[in-house]
Amino acid sequence: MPVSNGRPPTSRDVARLAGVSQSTVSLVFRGAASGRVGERTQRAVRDAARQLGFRPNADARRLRVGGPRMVLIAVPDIVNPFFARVFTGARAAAREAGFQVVLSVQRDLESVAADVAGQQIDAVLACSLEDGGRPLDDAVPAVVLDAEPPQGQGSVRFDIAPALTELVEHLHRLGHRSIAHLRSEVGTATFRERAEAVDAACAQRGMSRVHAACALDLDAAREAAARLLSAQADGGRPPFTAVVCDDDVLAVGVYKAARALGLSVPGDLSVTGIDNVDLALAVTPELTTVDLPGEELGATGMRRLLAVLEEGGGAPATGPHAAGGGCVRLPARLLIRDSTAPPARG
Amino acid sequence: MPVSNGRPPTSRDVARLAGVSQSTVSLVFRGAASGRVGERTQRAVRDAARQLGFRPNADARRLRVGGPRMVLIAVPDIVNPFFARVFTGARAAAREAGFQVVLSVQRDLESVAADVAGQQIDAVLACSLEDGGRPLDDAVPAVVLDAEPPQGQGSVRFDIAPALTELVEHLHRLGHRSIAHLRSEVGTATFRERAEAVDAACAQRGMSRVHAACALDLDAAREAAARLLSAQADGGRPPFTAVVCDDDVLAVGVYKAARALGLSVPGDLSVTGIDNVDLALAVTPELTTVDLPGEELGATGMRRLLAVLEEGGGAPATGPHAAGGGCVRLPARLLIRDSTAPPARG
DNA sequence: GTGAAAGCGCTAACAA
DNA sequence: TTGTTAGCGCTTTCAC
Repeated sequence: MPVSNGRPPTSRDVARLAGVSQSTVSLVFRGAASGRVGERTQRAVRDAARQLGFRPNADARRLRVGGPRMVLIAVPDIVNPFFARVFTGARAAAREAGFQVVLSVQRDLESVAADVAGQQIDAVLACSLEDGGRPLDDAVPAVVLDAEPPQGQGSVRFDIAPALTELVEHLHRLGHRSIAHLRSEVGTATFRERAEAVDAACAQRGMSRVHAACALDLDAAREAAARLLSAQADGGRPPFTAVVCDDDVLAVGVYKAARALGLSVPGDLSVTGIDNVDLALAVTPELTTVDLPGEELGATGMRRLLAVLEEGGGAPATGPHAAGGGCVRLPARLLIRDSTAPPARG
Repeated sequence: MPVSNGRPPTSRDVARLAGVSQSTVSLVFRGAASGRVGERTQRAVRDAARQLGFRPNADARRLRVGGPRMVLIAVPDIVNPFFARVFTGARAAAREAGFQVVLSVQRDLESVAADVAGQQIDAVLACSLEDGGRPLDDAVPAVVLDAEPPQGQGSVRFDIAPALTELVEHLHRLGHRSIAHLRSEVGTATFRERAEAVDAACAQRGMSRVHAACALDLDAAREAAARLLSAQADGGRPPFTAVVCDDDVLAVGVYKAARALGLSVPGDLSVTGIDNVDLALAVTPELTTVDLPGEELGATGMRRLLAVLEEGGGAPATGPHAAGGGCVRLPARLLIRDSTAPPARG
């Protein structure tokens, strides 16, 4: 029966019980005891420790020897497979460089800052935060992903406009002249960019367009799509022949709404997504979409962050011309599959 | 230009530069300075800190005041939406109880143990670890999810057999007498249990069955399903009328293989999954599946773990009759949707 | 082979 | 309002 004193037992308690000195306990628990501490003594120490339920205090240990460096990765939602991929890529890059990773699932800056404060964090990689200002108090280097680079700090994002332009061009070439754009309600930089890119590409080709916005889930998308599709023009058909969606999930919502109205994809309606998650290949027909390599985004961002960290040395990273300012863009690739086809002849 | 001495600056360095005492610096950085430290002094301290790139050492702080308690959650793969949900549920429960959570994405025990060692972890919740023995060295309370309870420690898992029995019964009632079971290759407890449950339920009703196993991804499933479906019996039809799958992803693979062979679901072939992830509702027809509420699994497991932690007090949790031994089972619910129908008349 | 002693950087009394 | 001091639990020389 262990002593149930107030606080957890320390190595000193163990030493006392085992009848040895505290430093011997330390030796044993660091594994540095081989050939320096006798068999008998070691056993005695371990027994005493077990009896007391002793566990070495990691904080004290780290204060002394300095633990591995840590970087915090913040994402708004880990269930979303896109963010999960970003995290995975970033984590791999960090570990490869010998950094420990701590995950922070938070939508707003304040909460991320709180997570940073409690732990010995050396750098922060923040993905898709809601717009607005610099990421953290200061002094801790940060890189943001998929967002505007806040003053003087690095950012990595997708170069999505060219892919969307290509997508619109693809539709145009198939013969579409009028499209709908189903947008996400989420107010992050990337979605604004998507809206602008689609608009610009359509305008340039003289294609007419309508749009709607909804939350990033299947039901919301289905409803929004149903409303959009019910706005019939001539011939009982909707006033557009293709729906461009901000996200694969939205596209699946369109599939379901279309099916419910007896419209076939792509026969009556072409549909496209963005992301290229599992869903895109699971549905029938397979979805034409824009591939956003999340792991690569995470890994690239992490590498930039670590580069800043190395270079920064002891200096704070928030100087006027801090290294790592500016924005790297990763290519997004259009994947043409079976959900796009020439429009039905009216 | 900050001094780039060897090691990071300490509060003492800041104090020296600002011409104040070290404890004043401490006061300022703890936010306890209001009304105790003069305006001027505070500004001086902050300036000096910025100049040096000073950040308070979290390890030292925690050694003194004791940080929040931490629990580690281990999952084999955070991109898998099921595990992401488990993590989310467990994390919510932990935070509600005032615990910090750290995520460990590891498949094997050793790596989890390493993650535990480095940090001040008070308890461990491990999900779906490969079979084999006790979870950790000792002394750290642990609960496992979706796995055999290792000696004397708690576990929470789904009570999946009744749902599978019900599923087989449902197929039987529809008229199916011969099924295929597409299994996962993954060797965790839950999959063994699924195999046994399906076998037993079929045997009891005199239904014949075949099975195959493959990795948990779409392509592997499609190939395995294609092989299964090509083993034609009489009439050019496969020797079964329904495929029960260990997982929704596998079921989608079956959809695609069936479609490629010109078989319709559920007209020619009924298909079922397990999990109820997004995919299940995205495909057409919507998939009959067994709902496995991952968040609830995570939350329940975490609550058990925290209960053990409270009760355990200062004592080690690995006693002979440690609290929390035994296995809680959560219900799994059969969701009948459109992918199951009476078999075509031969 | 084992013990004594000096800190790691910070906080929290208490003194001035 | 500010400075002094005594540790938090551990690691790590250096004596014995």
